[in-house]
Amino acid sequence: MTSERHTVGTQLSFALYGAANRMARLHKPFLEPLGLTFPQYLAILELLDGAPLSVGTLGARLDMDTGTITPLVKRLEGAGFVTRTRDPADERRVLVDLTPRGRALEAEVRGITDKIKSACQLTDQGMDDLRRTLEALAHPASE
Amino acid sequence: MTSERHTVGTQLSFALYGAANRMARLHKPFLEPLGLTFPQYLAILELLDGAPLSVGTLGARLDMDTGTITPLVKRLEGAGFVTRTRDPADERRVLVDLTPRGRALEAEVRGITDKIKSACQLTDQGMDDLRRTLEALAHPASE
DNA sequence: TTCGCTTATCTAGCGTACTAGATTTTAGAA
DNA sequence: TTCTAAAATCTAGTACGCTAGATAAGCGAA
Repeated sequence: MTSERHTVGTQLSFALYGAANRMARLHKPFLEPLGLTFPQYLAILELLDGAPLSVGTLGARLDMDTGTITPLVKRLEGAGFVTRTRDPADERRVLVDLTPRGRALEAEVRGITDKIKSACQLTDQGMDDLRRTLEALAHPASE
Repeated sequence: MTSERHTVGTQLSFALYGAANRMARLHKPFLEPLGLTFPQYLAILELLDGAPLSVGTLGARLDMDTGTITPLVKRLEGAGFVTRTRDPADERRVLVDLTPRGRALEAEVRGITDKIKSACQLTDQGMDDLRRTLEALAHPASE
């Protein structure tokens, strides 16, 4: 009945835009009780995997620009999850480290993955295939 | 060498977040000369497929909330691409229609799809499969 | 008709994302 | 050493994306 529609709905970029937004919304009910937003949750995950990290390194890992990561880290500091310290070896750098309060999030934060996985009803294999496809997508050939 | 990293990089949600951001960045050089942002480009595409639409209908098609779509449409109006008119049949509604200046974007806007397609180096088949996978993803079962 | 409920849109406020420009530290050259 | 350029971070401004609350028009029932 909507046979004449052939524009936005057929665009890969629109599907991607929608799926990413839906995924963030799916996380919200689990993250809100912890006092985290979705991008903040990604930052905490990255820090759990090896803090301290410089602001620049953290941003690069998450593919976030300096104008995004700086205020995000400051909010995490304000919430008491991380500390920000000038690197004594290079005073240009700011090292971000987890506080005990930040580390205490680990169990709950890691548990969220499983809850999302079941909500998506994807097999481990399907999820992994999709992840790999997305990682390759829209990446300039040089990288 | 980074064999111990196993957190953010392995998350489907992170891959999705990154791919959507990269896709929007990929569009930017084509959209900037037209004076459009990526979400505005999606709105124009939807309107080209059948204007006028009410603010609510347009938002629903794009899966954008009222707090997002209202200011977006007002900016499109300010740029002279659309008009906003109260629906005489129901004064609660605001109908969004393309101006001649808005319709004049059609050729260039539709051409962007092909440019993105070649930048992504995906076959039509691969693109379509991915699109279908994403459309199903993170959609509650009821829909 | 009028009360009250629903629907459609708008507004305000917070947290991303992005760009561009400013600041501070480091490092190299004259 | 001092001048200069590069690197790391910060700040300001615009545009989403979300929530919550406000406004206004339609609509059914007493």
